[in-house]
Amino acid sequence: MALGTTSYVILGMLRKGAKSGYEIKAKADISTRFFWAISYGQIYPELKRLEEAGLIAGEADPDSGRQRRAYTLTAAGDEALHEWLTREGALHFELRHEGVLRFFFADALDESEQLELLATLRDEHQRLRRELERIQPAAEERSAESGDRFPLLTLETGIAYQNFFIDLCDRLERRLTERQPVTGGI
Amino acid sequence: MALGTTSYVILGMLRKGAKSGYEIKAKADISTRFFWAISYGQIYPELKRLEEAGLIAGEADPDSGRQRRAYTLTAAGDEALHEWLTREGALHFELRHEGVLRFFFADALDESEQLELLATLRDEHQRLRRELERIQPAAEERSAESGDRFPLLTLETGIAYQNFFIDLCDRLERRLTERQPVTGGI
DNA sequence: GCTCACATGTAATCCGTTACATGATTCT
DNA sequence: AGAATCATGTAACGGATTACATGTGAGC
Repeated sequence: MALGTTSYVILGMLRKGAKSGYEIKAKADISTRFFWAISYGQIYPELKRLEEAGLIAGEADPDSGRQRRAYTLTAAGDEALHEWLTREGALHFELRHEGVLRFFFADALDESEQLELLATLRDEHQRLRRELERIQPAAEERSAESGDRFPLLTLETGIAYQNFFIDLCDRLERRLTERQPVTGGI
Repeated sequence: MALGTTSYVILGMLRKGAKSGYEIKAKADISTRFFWAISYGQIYPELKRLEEAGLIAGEADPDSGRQRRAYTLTAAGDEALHEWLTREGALHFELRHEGVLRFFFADALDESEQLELLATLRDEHQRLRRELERIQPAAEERSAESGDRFPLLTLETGIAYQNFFIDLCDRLERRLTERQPVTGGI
C-alpha cells in the first residue's frame, strides 16, 4: 500500500501515545498542523487503510466509557515509521504565502499602500507567533513528562520562524521609507 | 465570479507584461512558484473564465507567427488586481514541510540518525538557495529594464528565508552534539 | 531533417477541506 | 437539564498536479 506523508503523521502520533482518531487530530492541531495540517476527512479513512495494511491494530476500547476505537502501532508500523524518518531523497517542501505573493506584485501599489501591505504581513506573523506562544507552556509540560525533546525544539523553531518574517517586515519597511537602492542585503 | 488567489497570480503576471498562458507559466516558474505554484491545468481554463468575466481580453496574436492567444488586462481586471492587493483581512498562509515534520518525530531516532536528518534538511535548503541564486542575475536585469523593485526584493527575501533554515540546522546540530538542555533560545 | 522551444488544451487523478449527521458521556 | 467535549464517520466540493495529446516555428 502506498503511504503519503499524511499517513506518517498518523503513525507518528500513534507512536507518541495517541489512541483514537480524535486524539490524533487534537494532538496534530497543537503541533504538526503548522507545517503539515490534517483533517478528519483524511484521518478516519486512513486509519482503516493502515489497519488493513497491518501497520496499526485497532480494537473497540472498553476502558473509556465512550464508543471509541483504540489503535496501536504494530511492529510493521513502527518499522514503516522509522523507514520514513531515515529515508533518503528529496523532502516535500511547499509554501503558499499570499502575503509574499502580494509583495511580489507590490510595484502596482503606491508607497502608502506598500507600507500597509507590509504592516498586514507583520500582523499575520505576529498573530501566528502568539498562537505558538500560547501552546508553549503545555508543550513544556508534555516534554517534561515524556522526555521527548523534539516537539519542543520544533515549537521553538516555529517561533523563530515567525520572528524571521516579523524582522523581515521591519527591515523592508525601513528600506522602503529610507528610499535606499534596491541592491544590498536585506 | 469568485476569484481564487491563483486567479490573481494570472492577473498580476499579465500586468507585468506576460501575454500568453505559456508566458505566464514561464514567468511564474522563475518567481512566484516558490511561494505560490501554478500549473497549465489551472492557467488555461482560468484564462477563459477571466475573459468571460471581463477582467482580461484575449485575441489571436498574429504578431508572433505562432498560434498563440494574447491577453491583456482590462480596466476591470486592473481594478480587481488592485482591490486584492489592498484587501484587508487574513492572508492565506500554508506550509507543508516534510523535513520539519520528521524533525518533530525525531525522538524515535538515535542520535546519529537525528544528525543525518538535520544534514538532509540543510541540504534541501541549500539546494533551494542555489536555485534562487541562479535566478538572481536574470532578475536583476529584468528589474533594471522594468524599474520594478519588488520582484528583486522578494527574491532577496527568498534567499534570506533559505538562510534562516540553513542557520537553524547549524544551530540545532550544535545543540544536539553539545547535549545542551532543551530550554534556551535556538 | 531534426530537435528544441513555443504554445494550447484536457482528462484522470489525487489530496485535502468543509459541512453535515449522529450520538454518548461528562461537567456544571 | 443543558452545554461542552468526546467520538466517528462520510458526501460534496474544491483546488491542484500529472500525464497526455497535438501541433507550429525557429535554429542548427
